Amino acid sequence: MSLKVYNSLSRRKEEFKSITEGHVGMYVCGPTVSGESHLGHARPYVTFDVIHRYLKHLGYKVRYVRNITDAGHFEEEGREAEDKIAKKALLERLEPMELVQKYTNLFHWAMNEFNTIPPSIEPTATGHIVEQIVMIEKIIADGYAYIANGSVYFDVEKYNTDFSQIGMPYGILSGRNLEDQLETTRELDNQEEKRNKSDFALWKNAPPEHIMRWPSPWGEGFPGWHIECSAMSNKYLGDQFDIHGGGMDLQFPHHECEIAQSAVVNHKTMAKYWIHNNMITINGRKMGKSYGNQIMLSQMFSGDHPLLDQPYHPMTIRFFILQSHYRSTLDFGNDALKGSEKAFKRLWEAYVVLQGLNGTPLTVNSQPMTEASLSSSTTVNGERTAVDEQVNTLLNEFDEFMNDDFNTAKVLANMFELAPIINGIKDKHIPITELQPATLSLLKSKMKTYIEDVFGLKQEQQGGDKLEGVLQLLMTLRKDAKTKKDFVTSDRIRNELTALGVLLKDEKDGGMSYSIQ
RNA sequence: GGUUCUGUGGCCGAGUGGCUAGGCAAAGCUCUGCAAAAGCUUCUACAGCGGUUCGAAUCCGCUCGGAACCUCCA
Repeated sequence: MSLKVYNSLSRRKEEFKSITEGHVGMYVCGPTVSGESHLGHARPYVTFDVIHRYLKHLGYKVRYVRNITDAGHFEEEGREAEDKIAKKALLERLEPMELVQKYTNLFHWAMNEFNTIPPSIEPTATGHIVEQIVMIEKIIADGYAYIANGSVYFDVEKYNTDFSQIGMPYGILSGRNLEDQLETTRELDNQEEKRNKSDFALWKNAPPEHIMRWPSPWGEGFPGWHIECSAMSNKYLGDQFDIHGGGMDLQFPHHECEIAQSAVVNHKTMAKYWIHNNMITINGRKMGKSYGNQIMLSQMFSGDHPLLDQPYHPMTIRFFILQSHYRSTLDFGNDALKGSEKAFKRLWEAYVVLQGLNGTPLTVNSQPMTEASLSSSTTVNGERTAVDEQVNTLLNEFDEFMNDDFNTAKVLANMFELAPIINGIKDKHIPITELQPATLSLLKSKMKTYIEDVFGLKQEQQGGDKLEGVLQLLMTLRKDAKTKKDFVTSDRIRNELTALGVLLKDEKDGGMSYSIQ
């Protein structure tokens, strides 16, 4: 059973084979830190976090590079070439780098809330100006870029002509062909500097008001948007690496231009597999700056936004994202989020119950259980029950589904089929003996691996030792009151805790448990 | 206009030829001092019209609707 990933480049699922055995190089386009991250940003970073985690789970050593775009782009190319970051900085009267730092910190905070594993390397565009200049010089030397008024442009037409012959036309990723694009040239284009409309900037001459600027062989300026990813991925992952990821909206022009730049320098497609996540939509429309329909992550967590009925915990959002496939759009809605909140809670509680289940003693042929026999699905204690069979099937499908282009939604569905079995055992509807010790053991280990290690889910709220102690005491008091049929006291304890957001639940056998809202 | 997608039950969403995911909501039942939780059960859909096929949500065609990209965007 091998991993298959959908490669945007070929538009089909392909068997994943890393370039260097046992190692994976993965580059994901990171955020532009000119503003706060919104809900839409959560999608790629959670998605690629799970991909990262799963690759590690499969035993790969992964170098995960995700950049921070802190150099700024054009507000509106062709008109006043203003730097986005510099513009905002003027408005807020901050140093550009102060602004960049602020939003970088906020981004890291949000990523931490989502329990994402930080990338192996997180290079910044401003920290790699030299590498970008060197790369641009190579492209010029090879004749695929030209200088105009202190700016440098990539000659798309020449590239397309030459590289089409080796099967790498411009548009290979997005399926566009250059002729079509030349025909759909827009009116407002008044950039005489460019030879062709489709040419893109590698280096931009900085107008006097532009704050962010660096010296270059072509005068003071700043790098074009696309070159940073080419330069940094090349530096840290080499001429060709395994996975390049990002949002679907980056396919064109960003990734297309990256491919072209890198191809000129290295004569090969930079990445073997291109993985693109789909968008989070709101009322069927992409959440994005241009639409003014974004909900910032801090607002999601606090509930402070007109569109939000309530705050949503980062784990609820993570779970929400995992419930759909990463290549489908995911529609935001309070009902959907609330559904995810409840669902995640139910799943987590079943998971906690599972950890407390103890099977029949592990005395198989009076031999100690080995790892191999624990994970084996062969019969150990005679006949296998239907439940045992079902649990094994559901568990084995975890890997199958993840190997099929990271289908987290199907894995979660299976977990929800396991939940009633787990709860049934707890409530004694299902005798624990229905499960073979090996099956129970596999159930515990696999659920742990997938929920915590691969999906990166964690408990929404930690009670802490002291709170735990207090609650245990209150539950003991309530049990005592119930035994004495002192329902006034027992109800008071329960009701007042409920008002504080702590739900007490009576168990079948007189036990009690709690959950914090 | 071009490129690429997409339309699944009250809501969110898996699913690419037969075995009719899953979650949330709703209803009933069981358990329970009551409640909650949990368990069981019910609600069973694939935009429309044709076609291919023994058989289609799944393939093909058309119609209608929606989206992303073509300008910064995860």
